Amino acid sequence: MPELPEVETVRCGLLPVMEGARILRTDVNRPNLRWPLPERMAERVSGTRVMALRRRSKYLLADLSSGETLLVHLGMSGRILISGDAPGAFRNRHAMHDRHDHVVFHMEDGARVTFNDPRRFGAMDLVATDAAEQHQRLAGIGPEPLGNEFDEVYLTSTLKGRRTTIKAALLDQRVVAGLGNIYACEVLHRAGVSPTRRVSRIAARRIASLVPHVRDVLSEAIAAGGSSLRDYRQADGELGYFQHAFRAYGRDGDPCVKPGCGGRIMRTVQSGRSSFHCPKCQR
DNA sequence: ACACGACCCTGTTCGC
DNA sequence: TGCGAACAGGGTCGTG
Repeated sequence: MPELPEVETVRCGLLPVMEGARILRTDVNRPNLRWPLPERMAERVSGTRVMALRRRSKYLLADLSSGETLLVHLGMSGRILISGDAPGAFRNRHAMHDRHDHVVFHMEDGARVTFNDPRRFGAMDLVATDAAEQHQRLAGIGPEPLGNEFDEVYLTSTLKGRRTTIKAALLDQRVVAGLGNIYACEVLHRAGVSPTRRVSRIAARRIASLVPHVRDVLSEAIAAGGSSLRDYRQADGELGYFQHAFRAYGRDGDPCVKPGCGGRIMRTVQSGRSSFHCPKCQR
């Protein structure tokens, strides 16, 4: 579900409720998500204060006053929702407890922060804050696409000599952090590059042209509160609305929106995942 | 090095 | 209406 813009939107929604606030109690309702939850997680987290709430790629990082950092990944269907007596609480949520509410943080001001994940592809871990960046799952991840390190020189040199398709390269988290299936499709449509094209057969100048499109698509999506297709919600329960701005993703059969193109978006499957592109203007 | 499929899960939608 | 298949925004692992 959540790619970088969705995770960033969730982070921003959680900031007013979590940053600087103490976690009074933590309910851990099952032993594992995708992997086992950290040992004695409830005890290690409860009583600490959230000093900062950061994001790296699709991970949320909560730096705790204990010197540990809580890593959270939302997987495909993960949500984090605020409820209880707090500004920004998700008031549409009538049910006290859903069977997929796996972890609940009770904050000192009465807010509840609930991690809900039906498919349980999500994950959490606790590590020393000093070593958070070196965590197994974070260590190999490429630069933040909205940061200075991700630029034309970086992307062209990193992709030089690769034999993969450009879609697979953009989804490869070692190349650039945070892109997923939706935004990779959108970037390639804007850039006019076919998702099936081999990286080695794209001129360096065209590879470089992807950089501003990556930045634009992600920034616009963040500004729109992410994309809500099925289960994604912002932390306050609101829907994101970038899905209305999709030009390729999920538009199978629709006319291409590029002025004067006249092509039709088609769906193909690349290594088990849907790609959407216009065969006329994406080459 | 890389491409691909299987796998991890549940829920929803689609075709017959 | 019912039922199975296909599909879904994530990533890892093993195989060829």
